[in-house]
Amino acid sequence: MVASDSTQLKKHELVRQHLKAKINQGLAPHEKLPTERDLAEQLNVNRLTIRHALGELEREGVIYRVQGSGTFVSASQISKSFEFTSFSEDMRMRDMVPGSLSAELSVEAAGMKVGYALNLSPTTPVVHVRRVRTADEVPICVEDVCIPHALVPGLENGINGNSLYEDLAERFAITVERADQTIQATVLNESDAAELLVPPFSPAFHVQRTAFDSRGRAVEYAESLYRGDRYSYTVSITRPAHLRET
Amino acid sequence: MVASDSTQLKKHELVRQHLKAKINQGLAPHEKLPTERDLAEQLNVNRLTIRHALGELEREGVIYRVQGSGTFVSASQISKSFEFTSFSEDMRMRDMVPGSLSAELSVEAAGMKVGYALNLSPTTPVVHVRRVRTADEVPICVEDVCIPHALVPGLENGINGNSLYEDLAERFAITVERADQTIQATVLNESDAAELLVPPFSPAFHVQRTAFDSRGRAVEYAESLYRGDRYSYTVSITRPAHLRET
DNA sequence: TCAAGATATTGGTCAGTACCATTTTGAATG
DNA sequence: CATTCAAAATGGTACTGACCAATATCTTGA
Repeated sequence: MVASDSTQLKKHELVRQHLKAKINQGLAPHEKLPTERDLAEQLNVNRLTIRHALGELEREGVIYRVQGSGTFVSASQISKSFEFTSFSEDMRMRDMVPGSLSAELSVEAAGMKVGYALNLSPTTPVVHVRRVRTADEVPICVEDVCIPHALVPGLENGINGNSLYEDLAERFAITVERADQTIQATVLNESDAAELLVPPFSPAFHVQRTAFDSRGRAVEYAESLYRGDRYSYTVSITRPAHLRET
Repeated sequence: MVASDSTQLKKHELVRQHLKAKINQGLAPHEKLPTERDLAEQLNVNRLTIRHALGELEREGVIYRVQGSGTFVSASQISKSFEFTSFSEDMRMRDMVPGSLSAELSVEAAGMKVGYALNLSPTTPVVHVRRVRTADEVPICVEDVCIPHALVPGLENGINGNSLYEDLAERFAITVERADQTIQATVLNESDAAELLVPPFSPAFHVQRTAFDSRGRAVEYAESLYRGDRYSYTVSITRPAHLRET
């Protein structure tokens, strides 16, 4: 086989998409998929490649496998994962239009809290972005984001679109890959409530996030307050293997 | 090598535990692990087995990999994953002693909401368990759990220990594997606040969970109210590959 | 007819090998 | 000395083949 064939994508990715489309179109929950060996023959790839693709789908919660029996379509497909998205992406997935009411940009010293989170000295300059985020024009959260100034020189002069992460990727080649996130339940004080157009002491999520790029560098510390009446947090979670015995 | 050697566990599981122990003991964040080829030689297993183990650790957030560069220990080990634990396991991980103040057990019709969540007819009987859960004797949440009666006959006569999941596993051979969970911010009404020993209108998490066993059957629907002042939710999340381009 | 055991099916594990893509390193070059 | 480019190192993908473990199915015998 020639080296430069038409496949630009990985085979296991093609297989995964093929199967996912097949499932979303015509397969009922608990319906059985072809065996791994059959799939390998049908699609002209190795069985390990099939297994790779099936493994991904299993992690996404799309299928489940029973040894000796077969591979089946999962019952619930509500929310497929533990994945991490920016506000804009999150809202688009919910079929709403993301936006920002205002954006305050400044360069300031990191200070203790942000410095600790980003592993910087407290005097290191960071770009501070404060925004009220909206979905379909309705205020959803107030967001304070801090990014080391050295990583994003010039960002303080203006951000392009709505999505800060797209800006980071396109202008500064920073790829956010992982984040540690802590969520607390709280109630809003007067000023935050006013910005979100709800009564004081309304329930809210307080979210603290430290995001890391593909090299493991801490690139962003963000604190957000989400309106409890307009925002809920849905995840699909798996149980760690070591707790499943007996 | 003889077939029935001492290895009762899978090799990739042994490798995973070996590496995890090594990391937890002596390796600093961002420190480099040996190359996959070196590990394969050192541990006398195939590189594929090493990759399997490293893949698990990557999903757990313990390590990250950079093509062409190497494999490294993750920076933050706060909470290693999007993993899913019972209340008891959750509290034990936080080094607190889980308990229950009271337990009300009953068998009743599922009703609309629970029936929908568990994919049952509204008249199907379910076992209903209501408990106030404590950590170090402090009330943390009120929990309402519903399980199809057919799956757990006799459970209504009493649960054994504190952990319902351990009961399910030991007495009924039900292995909970996945769950869909929705979290909302709210404030407590008078009666819930009284049970949790906090003032009315205190902030709280409202958590709805539908859990599935290894066959994909919905086996549990739970609604819980967590005290916002004593409980925070920390996760390590990853960014989906298809959003990382550019 | 039903139960027990043998057989086939199916996913799970693992060794071996080859080559590709990205990153790092270092030598060659201006 | 800085830049550029080639080579090495390293993780990523893929194929082959074999055997194991759990499950399903068929066969056999009571």
